[in-house]
Amino acid sequence: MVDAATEDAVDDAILRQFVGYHMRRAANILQADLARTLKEIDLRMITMSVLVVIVDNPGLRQSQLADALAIERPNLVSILDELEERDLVSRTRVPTDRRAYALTPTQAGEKLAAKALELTAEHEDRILSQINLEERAQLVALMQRIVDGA
Amino acid sequence: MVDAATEDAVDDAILRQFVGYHMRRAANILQADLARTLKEIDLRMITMSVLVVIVDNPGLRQSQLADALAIERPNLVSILDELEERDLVSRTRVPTDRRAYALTPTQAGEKLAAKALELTAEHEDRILSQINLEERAQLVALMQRIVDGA
DNA sequence: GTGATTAGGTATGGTACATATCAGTTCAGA
DNA sequence: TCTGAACTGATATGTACCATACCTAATCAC
Repeated sequence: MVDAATEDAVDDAILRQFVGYHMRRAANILQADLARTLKEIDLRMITMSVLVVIVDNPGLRQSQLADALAIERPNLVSILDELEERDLVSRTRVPTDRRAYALTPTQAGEKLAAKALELTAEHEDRILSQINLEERAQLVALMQRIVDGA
Repeated sequence: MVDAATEDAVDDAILRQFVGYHMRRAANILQADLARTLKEIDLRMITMSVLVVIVDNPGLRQSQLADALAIERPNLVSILDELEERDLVSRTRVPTDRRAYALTPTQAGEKLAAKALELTAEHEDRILSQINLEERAQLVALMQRIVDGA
């Protein structure tokens, strides 16, 4: 009998037949590097996403934001609390619907969002340096098909 | 001023420029479907991975397994406890090193691992039905390059 | 033989994410 | 117009996952 501990190298070959296994590993690498990159401006990935979408969609409501980013509403609250506390975003009552808040970025928020996009672009250029633009487009197109199929 | 809440559709267009955003969404979809699939045989993704690697590398030690799957040793303990409790895997002392355990699958473990691989393959065929084999190979090759570059 | 290292395990904490529920507000239909 | 359903944001809570620090027993290096 083959004894892995002594005769063979232990490996994950059996799992490498699956696309999902490779995708999870690649996604983990991207995520770890982006998290490290955004630490420089004291943002987490999720707070960065929220800030950037608010800057790109000023005046949107929390529920719209939650839908756009597929975040549960309760989890959005503390994220916005933090962004508001840091004067990057403001919650202002919507006159026509007193239940809702309109989310708008402050000037500091717009500035930090621009910096965050810049850092994220640099991060991707770094991590994806071995993959040219055409290949990146292929990659995105294939993943988009997975998302669309679901 | 454009008001997103009333005039425009709120979207995540600003984030779609990034490969990582698409990858994370695609990976989440794969993960959710696989988790649902494996529930049928009462395995989580991580326990399935551990079981399958043990079947493919009988006799390996816990630290080798942890290295192969990039799992921290403490987190492996409860996973193996569960697999042992369910009589899918056995921990047996290594005679030449009484600190170590050799991990071997039971017959039931081998059988369940085969079933798990079958279910996982079905899951991928389902989720990736819009992507042919050549494209899947491209996808894997590109993600492999990301992993190798890190 | 003594100190450093290793294997497995324990305890603990942080992060992310989901559900159930609530108060206040708005809306639709009787 | 009134009443019940639905919606908005918030709160409380639970779970899954992953990482660090530390412990013991055993082994290894010198």
